[in-house]
Amino acid sequence: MDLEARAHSEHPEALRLWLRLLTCTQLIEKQVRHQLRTEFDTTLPRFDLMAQLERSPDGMKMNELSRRMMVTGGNVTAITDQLASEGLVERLDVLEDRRAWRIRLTLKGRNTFRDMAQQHEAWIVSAFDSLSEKEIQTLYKLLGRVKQHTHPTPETETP
Amino acid sequence: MDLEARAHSEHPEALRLWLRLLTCTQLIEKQVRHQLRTEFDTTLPRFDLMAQLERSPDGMKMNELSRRMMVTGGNVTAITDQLASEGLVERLDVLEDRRAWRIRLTLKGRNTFRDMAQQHEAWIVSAFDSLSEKEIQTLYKLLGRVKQHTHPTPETETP
DNA sequence: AACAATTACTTTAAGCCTCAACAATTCGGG
DNA sequence: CCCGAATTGTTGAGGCTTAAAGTAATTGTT
Repeated sequence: MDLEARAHSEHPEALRLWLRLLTCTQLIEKQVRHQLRTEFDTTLPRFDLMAQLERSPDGMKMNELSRRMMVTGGNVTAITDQLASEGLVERLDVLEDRRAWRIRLTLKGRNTFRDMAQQHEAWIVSAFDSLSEKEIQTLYKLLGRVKQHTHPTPETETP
Repeated sequence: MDLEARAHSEHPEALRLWLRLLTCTQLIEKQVRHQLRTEFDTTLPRFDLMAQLERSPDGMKMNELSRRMMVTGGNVTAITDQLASEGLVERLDVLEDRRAWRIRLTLKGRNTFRDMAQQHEAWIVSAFDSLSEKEIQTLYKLLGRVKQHTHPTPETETP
């Protein structure tokens, strides 16, 4: 298992870092996807969408969901359709803009999400429990610099 | 843009780190995919497969490609089919095992890859140029611990 | 008021990815 | 040798994703 093979040049530090970053993310992500599927019969994108909504009790426009989840609008449409058909989220009219929807978790959605989120947190904590608290902070700060540099448009931040 | 919304609990450090890790990876990955598409009319999985092959002049079994790329076998079959139909890779018989293939870059494939790899490296270096060399080392080491802990089966390492 | 530009969302086509089921081959214990 | 088990690769169904094109509504300019 060796994604890090992509490095091959005479300026290797950044490349090796990138490939390791990618490997770590994929390892953890695959594990989370697998657990969501086997334990809750759901997927990461569905979980993500619900997680965004959980912080907005009054709902969120699809627009904003798309931006926050970093996926295209068509994607949000499809996932919202699914979740709505299962009664986990609801589409509400936006009075002042008839093009838009306000998407909100239903009661069923909130309960379902809380169960999943609790497990999810445990998976993540365990993924990083080889690091001390200080090391987690260091990693967080350094990645913050990368994020800031790569994406200098912090419209809605969660620092 | 705020994937980091998924954090919501009373043990937030690990969760926030995970979401930031995910955000960074996705930002860089989206950029790389976009450039590969617009500048070379190809995709990241295709680039990845060729990158693996580039280090194995004698070719690699699909089996091993699958393991190294961390994707399923069916996936490797499909991507190999594409690349082979474009003359970038070739399937060679494995004498001692008639189930298996040895996949190898063609001359055209090697040349094509070298052009892409040069650009790719520049994109990655620039993604991390807000970090000092020492910080890159630190990040690399800490992520190494995460990788090791998450995946304790280092069959083919590239340290 | 009219009309162009923008914005919010939907739809479609194509590619990637997984899982699960499958065929062919090889391996290993009797 | 023989047969069950494991391995290698392929196929198909289904979900996610994007880009691009389309519809409907809003905004801004004249």
